[in-house]
Amino acid sequence: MAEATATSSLTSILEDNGYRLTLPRREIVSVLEAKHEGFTAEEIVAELPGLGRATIYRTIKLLLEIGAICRLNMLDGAPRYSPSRVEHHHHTVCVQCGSVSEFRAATLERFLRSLSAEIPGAIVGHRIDLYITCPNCMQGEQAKRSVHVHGHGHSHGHDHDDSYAELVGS
Amino acid sequence: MAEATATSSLTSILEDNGYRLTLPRREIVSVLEAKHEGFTAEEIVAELPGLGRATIYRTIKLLLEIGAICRLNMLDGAPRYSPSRVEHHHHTVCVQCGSVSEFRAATLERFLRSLSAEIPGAIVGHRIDLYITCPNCMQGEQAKRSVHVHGHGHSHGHDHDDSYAELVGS
DNA sequence: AGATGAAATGAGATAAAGTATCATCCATAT
DNA sequence: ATATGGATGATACTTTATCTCATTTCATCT
Repeated sequence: MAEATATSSLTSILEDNGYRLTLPRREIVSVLEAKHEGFTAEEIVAELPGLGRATIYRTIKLLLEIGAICRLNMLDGAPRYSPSRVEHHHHTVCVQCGSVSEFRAATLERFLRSLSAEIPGAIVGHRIDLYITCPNCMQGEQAKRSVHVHGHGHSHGHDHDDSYAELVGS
Repeated sequence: MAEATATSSLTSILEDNGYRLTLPRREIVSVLEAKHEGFTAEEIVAELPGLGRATIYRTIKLLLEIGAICRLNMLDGAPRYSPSRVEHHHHTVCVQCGSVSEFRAATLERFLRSLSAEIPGAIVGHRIDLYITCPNCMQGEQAKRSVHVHGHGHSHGHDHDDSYAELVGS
């Protein structure tokens, strides 16, 4: 609600959660909000040389905990973060360029909840990531005259280009 | 009985992929297969003090690449691995005890594929993880008569109890 | 406005997870 | 039985992140 405030949404989220609005936090948040694409922690460290890395990691952790950003587990294990604009959502991650988008699918949610019956225990959360080749990168592929791969859902063979795609079959 | 082969399935997978069946690999694989629950790399390092850590990490990577095991991205970022018994599957991870199970849901798969229309680009893979409280831990909870849940009091001191549950809201 | 004190910060040590190097070893094909 | 290229292990290194604690800063209370 009320996203028309003069201050950024992330800062107001911090405020709303009772955290102090310090200068370092303002700086971090303002950098994060410029990056609608996702970022690594070290990227932020590099862009804000005036701040201690501990502060940056602490702030990222804080934002994660209050749900203001999401952690993305890339297929090779490299962690990235991305601000959440949509309340509850999932991600598409391009396996070529790494760009991240959010999506929602209400029916999918409903579907997931209906799984409860089949799953032992109580479902307390879920995560869905779709790994895609984004439209941009698809063009690139075609340009490369590729007669290449991904015909099937999960190819186990190793075709030896060490793109993310190798590791997709979870 | 179902597993009547003399050699384990993981060793034969290695063989099938043209990798040499060395003693270290046999040892690693035999430890992994005893752990149907998931494991960390360092756990294996600790259990096989005779082997170099590089060998263990290399073997885990190998098994990942040929799809014989899966990497699980825990909510706090700690990576775990788990042998894949079911061809294609997803995971439930208990946020209390960390135990991992596999599940399949054909209808869910179908559903996911139907998302293609709404997603820009080509879907090349997906990952679904359900975070649960397993039946075991639910008993424990009841024993503790826990009134504590998603109220999220967010105590501001750094008393960070680092249970997975804190981070669940993806 | 000024004092106050808990919350937040920063520097650097430490930890955890994993990779690189390279001399040596050994599994496999012949 | 031997050759040979893949595999190993010791160690150093990298990356990602956390801990410690003395100092500073912000929000609040006069």
